Amino acid sequence: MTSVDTLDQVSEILSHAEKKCVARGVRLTDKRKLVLSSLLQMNKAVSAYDIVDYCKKQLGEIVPAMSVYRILDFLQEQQLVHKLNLVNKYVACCEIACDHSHEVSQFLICSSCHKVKEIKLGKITEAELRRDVEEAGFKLVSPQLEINCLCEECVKASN
Amino acid sequence: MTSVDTLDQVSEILSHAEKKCVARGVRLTDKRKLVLSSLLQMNKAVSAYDIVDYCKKQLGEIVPAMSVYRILDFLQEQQLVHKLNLVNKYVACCEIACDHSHEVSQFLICSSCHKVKEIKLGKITEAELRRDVEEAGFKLVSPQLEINCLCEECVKASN
DNA sequence: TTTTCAAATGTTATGATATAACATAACACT
DNA sequence: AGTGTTATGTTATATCATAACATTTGAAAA
Repeated sequence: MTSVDTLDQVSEILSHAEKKCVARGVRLTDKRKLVLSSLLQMNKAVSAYDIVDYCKKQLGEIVPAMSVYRILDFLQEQQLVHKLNLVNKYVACCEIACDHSHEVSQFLICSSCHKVKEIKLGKITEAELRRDVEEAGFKLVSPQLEINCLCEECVKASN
Repeated sequence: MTSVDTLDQVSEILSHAEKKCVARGVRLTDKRKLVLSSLLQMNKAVSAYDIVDYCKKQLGEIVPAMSVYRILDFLQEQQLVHKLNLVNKYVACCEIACDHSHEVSQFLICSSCHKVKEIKLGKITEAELRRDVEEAGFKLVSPQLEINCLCEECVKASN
């Protein structure tokens, strides 16, 4: 994948995101686009401060960390971004460009490079999960699962 | 469950933990016992600084935060304590008193009060999880799952 | 059009979690 | 007692996150 392809994809996804925001009556401002665009370009789980650095060094834009946190909150509300609590990092949703409504996701997080893959577990698995949780007397709040993994490249690199 | 019962259980578990450490040729020092004992008495997921406070206020012992972190690392290596990355808190392993070797755990974490229940998922669920992860081209590092839930009391309290 | 209100962003301070680096103390083995 | 290793103490700092208040921007009413 070339750099141009990537940038094309980014602006494609950004315009989808903007449509979704318009449809919901909220504004995807320039700063918000900047943050989302950074997340898309970095293409892995990053911290709020990583975004600040990326904006400054790669895009020549100064964004206060406080603003990044607020914008990340907004983007999460709009289901454009997920927070990965396992590693205290943020990642763009893989389904921004889809029209169907958003399902709950499971995240495979590479412990080594923080690359993230968002997958759907099989139906049986989620049903069983819910059953096991309720048997234990708890109520499932969010079936979002965050799973410590290694991606293929990092597995190879460690050999 | 009365307070005395609880304290009896704590010292019972501590002596199991000590046996395990002796068997492995490592030392469960007084400070380490203090930290493990605090975790057992608090009986929920707590931060390192919560442990510092508990030691000071409830047990009259001053333990520097730095020491608590080191001791938590040690206790994790000995599989006496788990770190819950989802909430950046620590909890005593529920199986310290068991003799059989330790399996991988799933944690139900109450988002409201941080009570934690450690459960085993059904075999099919774990096998499916592993299959789904590997189909996605990742390698499962730790099938430890941390799941956002509400415990019964907090569900009731929110009604 | 300008006034006005709400939303967005900026600014500063601080809290919460965690680790690095080096010093000292305790223990265990000669 | 001497020596090396392990454990703990101490200080500083990195990293992640929010609170509180000021300013700016944008959109809609007057």
